Amino acid sequence: MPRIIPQYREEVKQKIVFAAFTLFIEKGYHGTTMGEIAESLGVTKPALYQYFPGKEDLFAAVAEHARQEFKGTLERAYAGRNIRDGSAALFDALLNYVPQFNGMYSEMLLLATRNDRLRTVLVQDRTEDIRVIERFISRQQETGLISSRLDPRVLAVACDALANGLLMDVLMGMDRDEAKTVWIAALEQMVRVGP
Amino acid sequence: MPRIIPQYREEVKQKIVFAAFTLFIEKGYHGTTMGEIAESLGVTKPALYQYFPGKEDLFAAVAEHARQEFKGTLERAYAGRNIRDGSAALFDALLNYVPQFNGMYSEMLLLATRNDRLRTVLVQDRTEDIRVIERFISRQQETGLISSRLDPRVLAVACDALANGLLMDVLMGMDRDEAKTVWIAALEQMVRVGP
Amino acid sequence: MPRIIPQYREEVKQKIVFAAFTLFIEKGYHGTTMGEIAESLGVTKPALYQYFPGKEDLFAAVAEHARQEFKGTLERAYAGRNIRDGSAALFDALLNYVPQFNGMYSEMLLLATRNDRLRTVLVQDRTEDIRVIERFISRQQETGLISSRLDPRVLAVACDALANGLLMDVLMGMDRDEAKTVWIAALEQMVRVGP
Amino acid sequence: MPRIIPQYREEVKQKIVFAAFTLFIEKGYHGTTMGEIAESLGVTKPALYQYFPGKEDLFAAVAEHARQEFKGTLERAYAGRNIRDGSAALFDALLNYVPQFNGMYSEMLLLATRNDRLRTVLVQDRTEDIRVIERFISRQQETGLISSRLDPRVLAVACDALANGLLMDVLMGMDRDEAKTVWIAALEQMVRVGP
DNA sequence: TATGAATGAGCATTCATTCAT
DNA sequence: GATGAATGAATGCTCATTCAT
Repeated sequence: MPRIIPQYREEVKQKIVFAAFTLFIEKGYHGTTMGEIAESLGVTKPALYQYFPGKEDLFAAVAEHARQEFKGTLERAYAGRNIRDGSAALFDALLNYVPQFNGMYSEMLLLATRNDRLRTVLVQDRTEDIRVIERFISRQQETGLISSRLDPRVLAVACDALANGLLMDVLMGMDRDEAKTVWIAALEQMVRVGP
Repeated sequence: MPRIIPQYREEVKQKIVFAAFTLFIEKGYHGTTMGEIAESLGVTKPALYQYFPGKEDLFAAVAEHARQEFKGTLERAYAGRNIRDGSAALFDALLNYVPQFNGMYSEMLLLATRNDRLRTVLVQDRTEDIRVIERFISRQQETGLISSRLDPRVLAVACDALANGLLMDVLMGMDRDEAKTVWIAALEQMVRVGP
Repeated sequence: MPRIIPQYREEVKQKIVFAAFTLFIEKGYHGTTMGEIAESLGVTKPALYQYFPGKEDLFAAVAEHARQEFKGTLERAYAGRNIRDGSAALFDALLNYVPQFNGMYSEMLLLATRNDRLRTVLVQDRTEDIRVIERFISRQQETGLISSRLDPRVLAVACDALANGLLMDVLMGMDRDEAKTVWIAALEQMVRVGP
Repeated sequence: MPRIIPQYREEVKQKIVFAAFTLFIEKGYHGTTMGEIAESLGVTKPALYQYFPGKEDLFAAVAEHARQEFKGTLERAYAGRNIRDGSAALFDALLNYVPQFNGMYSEMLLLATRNDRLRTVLVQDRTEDIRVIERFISRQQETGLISSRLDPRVLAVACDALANGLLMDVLMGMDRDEAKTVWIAALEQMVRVGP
């Protein structure tokens, strides 16, 4: 790794985050050691501490990184699609993350209770996700595809929660196809224009 | 053969489970040591190992215990109520668990990936929960309070997932009242008799 | 196990010794726990302590037991045989013990340094072994089968040491047949009537 | 990459091995803790684990070290001496090790049954010892000092076994002078040119 | 900047042994 | 005489973190 260039630092940090991300999702936070992360990068442990003050901070950065990945997914899924197709596409995309989220997502929550930075990240993430969905819903309501009787914010939160809940179900062994069926059905029921 | 009380052992086990439960939800699995559990019981570490072969096994037992607590909650909530009131009651009850579940629920998932017993417990739990909801829905469909057009199983899974998702939201800082509002609204939308 | 009969005690002790012997030779002293010994007898640990004040004492008793087994072997081997045949028979018999002695014999030595009773047993054993061999040699010298020029005691010690040394070699992987060949050849050379 | 001294590591390893050696021969393998070894070196336990992955591996290294010590002894003893004087010198040297080998030698055997590396070391050691003796005997046979009728290999194994056996006798309390007397006498008898 | 080495603190687990019953 | 339960004391080992270089 280089010696001088200052903005190179950010690049190295990203490399570390990525390596840590890979390991965290594979073996969980507690199951991953700083040594392993360093080794997977071909550096030594102290090198890590030059970029992150501690394991938790590295994890927070990893969470942010995970977030970026996810955010794109959400927007990509609905882009140019109606709510039905978009939701299906989204869910398919989400399911791809399931095997990874295995250990990480759950531990993020736990750590968030003690790590301010992580908690902030997580909360903001969810907030933003919901806003994206909300905007999408509002647009659909304008075109009449979603009953305008419904509060877009409420609906967005519900969708987000439903997706998360189903994802956890899959994580715990539910059949992916069933989860998807439920997702589509419940969504249709929730957004449908009705009496 | 025990000298006097054969079920004394079971009693002690329950005591240990309870103490461990309290600590696990407070500090998480990794954050809780066998020593702390023992100390909180006024015994020594080896005493614990007379009842549970290891920390993970104790945790699995704790998970089972948590499950029992929850199960009662679910049935009690809907007993003699319609779906609206029952759901509201349920959610209120669930929210009481949130501060506790903080650390535990998430770590259960992680450990479940490696601990067979724990995984089995978790899966069976969810399965049973869903069946309870499903039965309730079926009954409501018979009385016309829920559209019989909907598959009770699908609806049950959706409700379960939605509740779980919202609970995690609260866990991560969402306002409890908002969560409840969403829960009620989404549920009405999902079960409502409609076109 | 019975309650009253006093000399029954000795019988129980023997049972314990035998069970412990089996486990000690299989897994060594440190590798065997009091719990395993008790379990293999279908009793509980405290029961053992009613017969032996501690693990080391039990081990000493086991060593004595092992000794008895061995002593018979020695005498049986030479009974009615000349030194050549007797030695061959003895070595065959000894080799049968090798897989067992694996862990035990070596640990006996170590423990003997701290346990007086055990050390006494071991020393007496060797002393007696040597006396048996010595007597045998003397008798053979009288018949002229062994050079009377040799000190029977010295010869006996040498034979004993040689056998022990070869046994350890086998223990460490030497081919049994080679060990036997060496044993016979060396013995012939040592006892032969010569210039 | 080490900053300055690449072979520094090897140096430290040797220091650890030596400290461990001292403790192992004094208190045996099970009687010595990693903590004691570390303490005797003025370092902490984890430092040890930087050089040896575990206690058994450290022990194996110690065994190798012990071996080196011994090997030199063997060659030095016979160098420039005839078999009689060489053997006497060797035995004197060996006797010096006895108080040390007390605990260690025996436990080496036991551990060797489970530790591949250790077993390999031990076996190779014996093999090499025997080869050294064998070569010496062959040379002596050429000069007629040892009967060329005898198989050098067989004789070497016998000598090695005899020495080991006598050493164990001393270990168990035999008088050192008697052991030496036997050693010399038996050896003379074995190697002597005879009818 | 990065490294080799070291550390402090801890942690699950084991086991011989002892009570109260 | 025997048991279930409990204990005290270790023990090997791990890991995040920090220095000297």
